[in-house]
Amino acid sequence: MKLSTRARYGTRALLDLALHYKSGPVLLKDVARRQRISLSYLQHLIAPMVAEGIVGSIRGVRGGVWLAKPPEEINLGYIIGLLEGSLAPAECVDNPETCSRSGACATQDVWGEIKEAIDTVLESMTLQDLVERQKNKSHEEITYQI
Amino acid sequence: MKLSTRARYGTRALLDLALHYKSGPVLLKDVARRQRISLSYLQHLIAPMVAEGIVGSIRGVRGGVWLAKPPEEINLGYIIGLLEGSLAPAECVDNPETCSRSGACATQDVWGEIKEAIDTVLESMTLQDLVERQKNKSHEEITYQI
DNA sequence: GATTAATTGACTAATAAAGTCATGTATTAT
DNA sequence: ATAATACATGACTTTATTAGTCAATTAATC
Ligand code: FES
Ligand code: FES
Repeated sequence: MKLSTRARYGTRALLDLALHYKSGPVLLKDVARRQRISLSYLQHLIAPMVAEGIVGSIRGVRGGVWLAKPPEEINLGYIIGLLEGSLAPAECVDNPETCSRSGACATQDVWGEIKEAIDTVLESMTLQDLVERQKNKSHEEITYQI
Repeated sequence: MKLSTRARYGTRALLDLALHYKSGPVLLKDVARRQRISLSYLQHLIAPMVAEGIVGSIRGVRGGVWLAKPPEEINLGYIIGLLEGSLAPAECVDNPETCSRSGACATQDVWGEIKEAIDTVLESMTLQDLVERQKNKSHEEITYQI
């Protein structure tokens, strides 16, 4: 029951962009380096975001990518939805017909509740919240080094 | 981010046993038929439960398996833990050292919160709760057929 | 001792995820 | 123009994990 690396990397990449919000285009190569993701893989992760319009991009010299929406307007549920699809722990939560005993299956309810619980967490948090947490962390890290 | 069939089948199998609690040994073959799981697969799922002592078993004629603890004392978190291990959506939640940027990674916190949310749902529910839900469902199903 | 049913181990198949590589297209600078 | 840069796209390979099967074994009953 692990999140795909796709979702984890993608989220980290977006957080990286959020940390550079309104600073002009950043190179995907730099995001890849900072987040320790291979560039070619990252290119595939970022593509759907660009298509969706939450990431802007421009090619060529002085090109790059950037967050196209305010971080406080992007909630994590939406991001994970794009990167990974539904977080239902069983297919039958979203498509009851895929489970033979659906309709008289008590466990289905439980899987549904889990999905709801996950969604609640993710929908209550925006990229901006992550940015703030990240800034605190980085600060702590520096302070501790004294 | 799907639960393994191992965990889903295993939970259903235990619910089946819970529905037959205190009715003597039931044949694994019958559980398999009712729950539409292949017998050979189910045998592998039930083994760790027997080892753990929450399922009793006896071989040979008139043998079978049964729930060895009261359903209200078995919570789902425990079951899923046995069948699938931790429900942390990222390895670094349980083992921070597996993620290179751990310690200064804001997303790790989010994955942690998701784990907590899932565990809360599962730990608040026992097999007995499932039994009651299941009985309601079956009843509804019959009623609706009138 | 014949039959039944759980136990165990080894093995195969199927699926999906992760990652790479090569090619194409748009943009800018000279 | 054209060379250089950087995103875009598609095809492909590798890897890992899960799911599932089969066969042999052990224990209990009749
Ligand atoms: S209906 Fe899908 S697990 Fe029961
Ligand atoms: S530390 Fe594991 S996702 Fe960041």
